Amino acid sequence: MTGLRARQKEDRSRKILDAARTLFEKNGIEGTKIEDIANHAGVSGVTVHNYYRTKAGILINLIIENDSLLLDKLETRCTQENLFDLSVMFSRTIAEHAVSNLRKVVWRQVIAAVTTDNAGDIASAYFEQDQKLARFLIGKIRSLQRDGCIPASVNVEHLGKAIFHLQNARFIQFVCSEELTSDDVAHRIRNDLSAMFAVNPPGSAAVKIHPQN
Amino acid sequence: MTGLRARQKEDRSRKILDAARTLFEKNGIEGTKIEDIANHAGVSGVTVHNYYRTKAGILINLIIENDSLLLDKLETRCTQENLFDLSVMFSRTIAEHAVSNLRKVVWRQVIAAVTTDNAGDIASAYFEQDQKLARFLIGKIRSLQRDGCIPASVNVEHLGKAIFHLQNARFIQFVCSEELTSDDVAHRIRNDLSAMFAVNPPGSAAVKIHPQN
DNA sequence: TTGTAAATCTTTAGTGAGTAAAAATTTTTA
DNA sequence: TAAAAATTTTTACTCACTAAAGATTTACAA
Repeated sequence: MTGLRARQKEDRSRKILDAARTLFEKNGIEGTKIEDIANHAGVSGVTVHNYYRTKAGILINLIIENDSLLLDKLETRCTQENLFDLSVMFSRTIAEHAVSNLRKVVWRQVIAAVTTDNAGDIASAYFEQDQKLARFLIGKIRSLQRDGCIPASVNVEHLGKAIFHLQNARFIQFVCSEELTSDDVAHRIRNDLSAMFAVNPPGSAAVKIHPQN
Repeated sequence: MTGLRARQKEDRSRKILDAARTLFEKNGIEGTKIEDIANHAGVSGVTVHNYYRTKAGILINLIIENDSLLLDKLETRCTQENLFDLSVMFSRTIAEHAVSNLRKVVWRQVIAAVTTDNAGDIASAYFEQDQKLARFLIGKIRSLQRDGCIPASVNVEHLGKAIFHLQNARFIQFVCSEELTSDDVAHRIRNDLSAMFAVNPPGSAAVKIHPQN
C-alpha cells in the first residue's frame, strides 16, 4: 500500500514536469522562470528546486521520459547484417529520436550540465542512458561477429565503444547546430566509418592491450 | 602608434586575466567572485563583464593563452611514421598539455559554455582552436598517405576528422573525470583504433559519398 | 592650448538561479 | 488523538549577469 505521502510526491513531480514541458514549449527555456513553473504546478519555487535541484535537472527528466521508447525503436530499426549500415542506422535513429519530441536546446543545456556536474545526479542519469545505448550497440556487434561478419580477432567491446564515442561526438555536433539534420549525421558517420574501415592495420596496431572501459 | 586608449585596454585585460588566474588557482573557480577579480585587478565588476562577458569567457582566454604552445609541441612530438602511433601521440599530447597549466575543471566549464553558447564568441574561439588541431592531424595523415603508409583510396579529410572526433570524445571523458590520466587516454585511443582498423571494409562501406565537413 | 566629441569606466538598480534555515503544515504512527 | 516525522512554504540571502544613467578620461580639431 503506497502511503498518501508517496502518492503526493509522485503527483507533485508529475505536475512540475508537465508544467515545465508546457511552459518550455510555449516560452522557451530562457523565457521560463522556475517561479512560473512553480505557479503553474501549484507549488512554491523552492519546492521545484527541492524536487529537481536545477533547471537542467528538470530537463534531464524530460529527456529520460522521452528516451524510454528509444531502445525499442533501436531494436526495431537496427537489423542490418553488416557493421557499417548498422552503425549508421544506430546513429541516425538516435539523432532522429532526440529531436522528435524535444528541441535541440534542451539537449545542449543537459549536455552542458552533465559536463560540469561531475558525478552529480544529472551526470549519473545521463551516463546511465548512454551506457544502455552502448551496451545495445555492442550486443548487436557481437551478433555480427558470431555470424562471421566481423573477424574473430576483433574485440567487440572496444569496437562498440569506439563507434559509440564517434556517434556521440557527431550527436553533440548535431544538437549544437540548429542547421544540421539527422541526414547530415548519418552522412558524416558514413564518411567517418568508410575512412576508418579502409585503413589496414599497421604492424604497431597489434599492440597487446588489457581490457578497460 | 598605439594610442593611450589601446594601451590601457591591453593593460586592463591583462590585469584582469592575471588576477583571475591567481585567484582561481588560490580559491578555485567557484570560490572566486567576479567582484574579487575586479578588486584584485583594480577595476569595477561591470568592467570585468565588459571585457570577458562571463566567467567562462575568462576561462576560455586562459585556455587560449595556454594553447599558444600546443601546436609547436604537437609538431615536435608527432613524428610517427604510422597512423596508429601518430594518432595515439596526438591524443596523448593534447591531454597532457591540457592539464599542464590548467585544472580539469577549467576545461569542463569551458566545454559546457561552448555547448550552450551556440555560435557565441566563446564557442567561436574554442572551435577555431579545434579547427587548427584537426587541420594539423589531417596534414600529418596526408603525409603518411604520400609516403605510402595509407592506401591512396582513403579520404584523408574524412579519416582525419573521424580520428579527431574520437580523440575529442576521449578528451572530454578525460577532463570530466578527475581520476583519468593521459595514459588512460592514450590507452583507450589505442583500443579504439585497434578495433576500428581491424575491421575489414564490408561491401556496403564502398558507398559513394560527396565531400562535406 | 583648450574646448568639445567620443570612448570608456563606474555607479546604480534590477532580474533570476540557486541555497540555507526557520516556521508552518500535513501525514504518520504509537 | 497527541506526539513524532516528513514535507512545504516563507524568508532572507549570495552571486552571475544585464541595462542604463552619470562621471571621467582620452582624442582631436580649431
